[in-house]
Formats: sequence, structure tokens, C-alpha cells
Amino acid sequence: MKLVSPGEAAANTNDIPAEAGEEFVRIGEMAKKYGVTLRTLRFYEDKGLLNPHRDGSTRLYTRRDKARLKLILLGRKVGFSLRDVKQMMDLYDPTGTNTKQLRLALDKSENQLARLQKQRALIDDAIGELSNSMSVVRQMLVERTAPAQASAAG
Amino acid sequence: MKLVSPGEAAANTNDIPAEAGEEFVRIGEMAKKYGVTLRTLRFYEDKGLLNPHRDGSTRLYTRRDKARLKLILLGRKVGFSLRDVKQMMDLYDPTGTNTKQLRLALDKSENQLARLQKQRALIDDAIGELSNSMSVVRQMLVERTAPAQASAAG
DNA sequence: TATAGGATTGACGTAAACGTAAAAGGTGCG
DNA sequence: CGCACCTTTTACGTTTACGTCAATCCTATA
Repeated sequence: MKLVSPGEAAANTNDIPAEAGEEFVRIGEMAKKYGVTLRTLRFYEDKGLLNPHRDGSTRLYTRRDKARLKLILLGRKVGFSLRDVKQMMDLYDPTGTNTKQLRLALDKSENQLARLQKQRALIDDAIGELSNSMSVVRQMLVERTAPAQASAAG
Repeated sequence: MKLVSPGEAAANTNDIPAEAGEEFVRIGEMAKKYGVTLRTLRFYEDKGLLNPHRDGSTRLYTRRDKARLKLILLGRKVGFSLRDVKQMMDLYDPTGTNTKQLRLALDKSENQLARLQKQRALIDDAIGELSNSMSVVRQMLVERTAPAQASAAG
């Protein structure tokens, strides 16, 4: 009747009606486990990305919620907006082949990949310009700290 | 007594008290010339980044303003915030060597360069993960569109 | 029972850089 | 004269993903 696997977080003694062997986790555990804040989990729920069970008012996360959260975090990592993530998740149907979902995901991924590559190009550009500017500034500083050298060389 | 060089924008006939040969430009010209909106120029002024002269209430930009705007745009391009840009610009002193300004700029630039490189790494990471995911999804789609092949091979 | 530690909802705050009306004034041209 | 065009100021709206209180509640433990 444990909420979490043994060895982890021994501060929970709540009796929760877990008829089957489902591992329920409360928000604090969930947050720690995935390195997010409580606020984040509630926010995701508010946006319809998560749907934990409830024991009264207390949120209880199952491994399905964990799987969803993992997907969300992966999506965020590769730069999808939460809206995109939700759109893709909403297409999930446990009884079907999810072809639509997969196609949408692939489609969005292609766009996102393009965006990322553009961003990369922009950043490379910025790095280039910044490096140039830095050279110039360094040179100006040199001329100001050693003006005798400069005029001697001129 | 022209506001702009001949051949450009022949719609200005305002008489402006330009005693010297200073080229004054109004906000519309300025915006076009640098590819920004009027709102942007006013916004930059509001933030203390620009300080055009006035003919009554009409803004008049000189080449000093142009130089400043160029710097702002360069700063933005390499990822500085307007606040950073202002901080650096505020140190400019036409009578001194501006060593402080240059040092600050260099300092900020180093930080910014580091940030850009981190971002680049993150993006590369994201590209990698996204590409992986795409492969997986593609594979899943293949298995769904040609299940006979898969079961035949199994 | 007091206290510390979670948990809840609600709601405003934050960052950046403008966009977008709204309402009004000035101007040259036909 | 009136329209078209440029300009002005003021000020709220937008975007995204949460942060940060605030007030309250529940619970196990010493």
C-alpha cells in the first residue's frame, strides 16, 4: 500500500483507496521526480495537459500521468509550445492506431525542426557579429591604454 | 535645404529651421530607412535610447540618432536587451576615452557570447532529440500502414 | 494541542518589444 | 474646402510559462 517505491520519500503515510496495485503519487513527489515545480504541474493541469485523479481535493498522479508529463517535457525540450503539445496529445486514442496523431506530430515536428535550424543560423550569425564587435572593442581599448604604441606605429 | 537625399521620398515639403547643413529626418523616413516601425522609434525614445530634436512636437532625427539606432539594432541582433543597450549607451561620453563604456560593453559581450553558445548547444540538443523522435514516429507510421509486412517478417 | 509540513484555489506579477486602436492636430494639393 | 497623409500622445493588449504571494485546510507527530 505504498505510494512510492521503497527507499524514496518516507514521509507519506496517507491511506489512499488504491484497490489495485496502482502507484499513486502526490504532487510533491511528482514534482521532485521530474524536476518541475508544483506550480508547473497545476499549470499543466489547468491547461488540460494533465488530469490526475483526486482524493478529495488532493491530486493523485498515476503512471499514465507520468507518461504524459514525460511527453510534455520532451515536447518543451524540443521547443514545442504547450498548445502544440496539447493538440497532439488530444488526438491520442488508446483504442485506435493513432495514425492521425502520428501524422500531426510528424508534421509539427518538421516545422519545428525548420524553426530550430533557422534559430541556429540566427544564433551563429549573432555569434559572428558579436565576436567581431568584441574584436573592435578590444582594439579600441588597446589604443586607449597604449596610445604611445599606436602613434609610434602610425 | 532638403530633409533627405534627392531621389528619396518626395513627399516632404516642410520648412524646417536647419541652420547648418544638418540632415533632419522625420519619423516616417527614419522608420523606412532602418526597417523599423514608428512605434518602435517612439518606444526606444520612451526607454531613453533615442533623443531626437523637436520642431514643435514633430520628432527630427539627425545622423547622431541614426548612429545610435544602428547601435541599438546591432545590440538587438546579437541578443542584448534594450536595458543592456541603454546601460552601455548611457556611459558614452563624447569628451572622454570611454574606457568604462568599452569595458562594460566587453564584459556584457562576453556574457552574451556565453549565453549564445549555450543556446546553440540547447538547440543542437533539441534538433537531435527531435530528429530521433521523428524517426520513431516515422517507424510507427510504417508499421501501421504496412502491418502485413511486419507480421510476415516476425 | 501546538506545530511543522504538505496541499488547495485564486489571482496578480513578470519578462520583452512592441501592436493596435483612439482621438486629434497639422499640411500641401487639387 | 476637403481629402489624404503624416504626426502626436495615451494607454490597453499580446505572447508564454510559469513565479509569487495570500488565505485556508488537512494531517501526522511530538
